[in-house]
Amino acid sequence: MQTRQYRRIGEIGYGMAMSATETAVDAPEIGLRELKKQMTHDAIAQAAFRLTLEKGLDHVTIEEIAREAIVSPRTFSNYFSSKEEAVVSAGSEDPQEFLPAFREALEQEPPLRALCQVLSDFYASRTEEQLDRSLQLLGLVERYPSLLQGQVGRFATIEAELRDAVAEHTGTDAETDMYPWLMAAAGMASLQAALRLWAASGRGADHLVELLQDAFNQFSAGLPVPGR
Amino acid sequence: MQTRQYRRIGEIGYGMAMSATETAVDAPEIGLRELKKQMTHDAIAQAAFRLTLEKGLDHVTIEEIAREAIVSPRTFSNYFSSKEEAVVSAGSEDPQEFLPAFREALEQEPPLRALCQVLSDFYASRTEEQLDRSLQLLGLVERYPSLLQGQVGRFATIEAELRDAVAEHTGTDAETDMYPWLMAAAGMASLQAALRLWAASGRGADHLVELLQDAFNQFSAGLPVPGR
DNA sequence: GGCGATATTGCCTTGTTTGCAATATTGCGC
DNA sequence: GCGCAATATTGCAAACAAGGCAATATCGCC
Repeated sequence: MQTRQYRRIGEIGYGMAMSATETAVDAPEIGLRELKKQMTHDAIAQAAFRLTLEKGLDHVTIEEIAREAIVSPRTFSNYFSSKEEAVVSAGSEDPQEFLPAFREALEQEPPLRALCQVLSDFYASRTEEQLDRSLQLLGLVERYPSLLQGQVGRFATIEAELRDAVAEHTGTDAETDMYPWLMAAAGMASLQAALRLWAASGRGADHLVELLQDAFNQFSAGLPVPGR
Repeated sequence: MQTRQYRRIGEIGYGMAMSATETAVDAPEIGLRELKKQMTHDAIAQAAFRLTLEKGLDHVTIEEIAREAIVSPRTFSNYFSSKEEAVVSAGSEDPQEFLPAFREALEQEPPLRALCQVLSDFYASRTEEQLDRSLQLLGLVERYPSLLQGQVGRFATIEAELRDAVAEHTGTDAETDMYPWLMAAAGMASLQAALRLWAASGRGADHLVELLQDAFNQFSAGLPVPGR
């Protein structure tokens, strides 16, 4: 999980050196150093997540997490500003994984449809293990409200990126135009509702996708009252 | 600000005793004790808010806030679990102020329209001072990301109450039906978008109401792409 | 192989959180 | 009014967390 993609930093500098090696599709082009950083990041997050599952959030200390990840407590603080952040980071999706796809899809479909498509694809292609992890996180968030804030913060970040993407694409300004806000919010609301209902249903990944599409469809239809 | 309304607790008990005194419209019917609690709650929140405006969030300590509100630091912790919570609590609207109205409006209009109406009325009837306070909070949230989490948490609470109200009214189950989730989320998204654009616009309360209604209209219309 | 950049760590200070027990205040029946 | 029960407030203390700073270790690159 947490496979990362890195922003291309123009053509600056590295050009000569790397044209020799294979310019891999989603390769970092950023040294081994950065890679190791990601690894410790993930190691800490994993440790936090696992220990929380085992012992409950408030019986886990930063010191313990750090020991588990084989770093100093001080290093923990260099990566995360709280236990909660670490736990949530380990269990949830990395927005960088579908944002590029969303930007591409925007070229071909209206935003709402594009996002629906991208998210559906994304979740349809997740492994059992990844989905399990999402379920576990949902459970933890329900059990510990303090995690909720961390998660909501994470969602807010994704929403902001979606908003920017939409604003950029439609040529509207997120400072004065409402559409990007509503669009991004509708997307995240669909995702969140689908995830929670899916978790409650106890069914498989295909049901999650159904729920997602249902949510998007309701938004497209102007949120008709179900009963009538 | 923060005028509270209390749930009517049926006809239990107090009947005899209070029929003598005036059964005030939004009166607590809950002793002086409860009232004082609200007062210290507000006093602490006010202190937190004002000090943060003056000195910046991270130059304010709980001890200081407590002194300002004339309570012990320990008492602060009895009311709020963090500075952030206190600050946000002081600056933002109390959901109890429009939830009852929303429940009533649900009897007469479809949910989306009902919520739009209730929120419009609510903000239209706010004083300059109250609106100023909202603006100040928006500014603070922008300046200090850690406040954002507190605010989002507060919004989440309101959203949950909206959701329950909608689920209850439409007879749907929030555990299995998606409509209440989407409906509540759309409402809060409209509110948030309207507030932020309004803050950026620097215009008056009537513009906020316009923005609110615009947002709700876009949702009703199925979020059409603006350009075409 | 050495140098510059940067990641990691330890130390330390300040602030936060929470349980517990003591104290003060309030509501209410008499 | 008076006193009792309920509960709000406080002080104390211990455990934990956050973050600046400087020393050290490690990496990438020439």
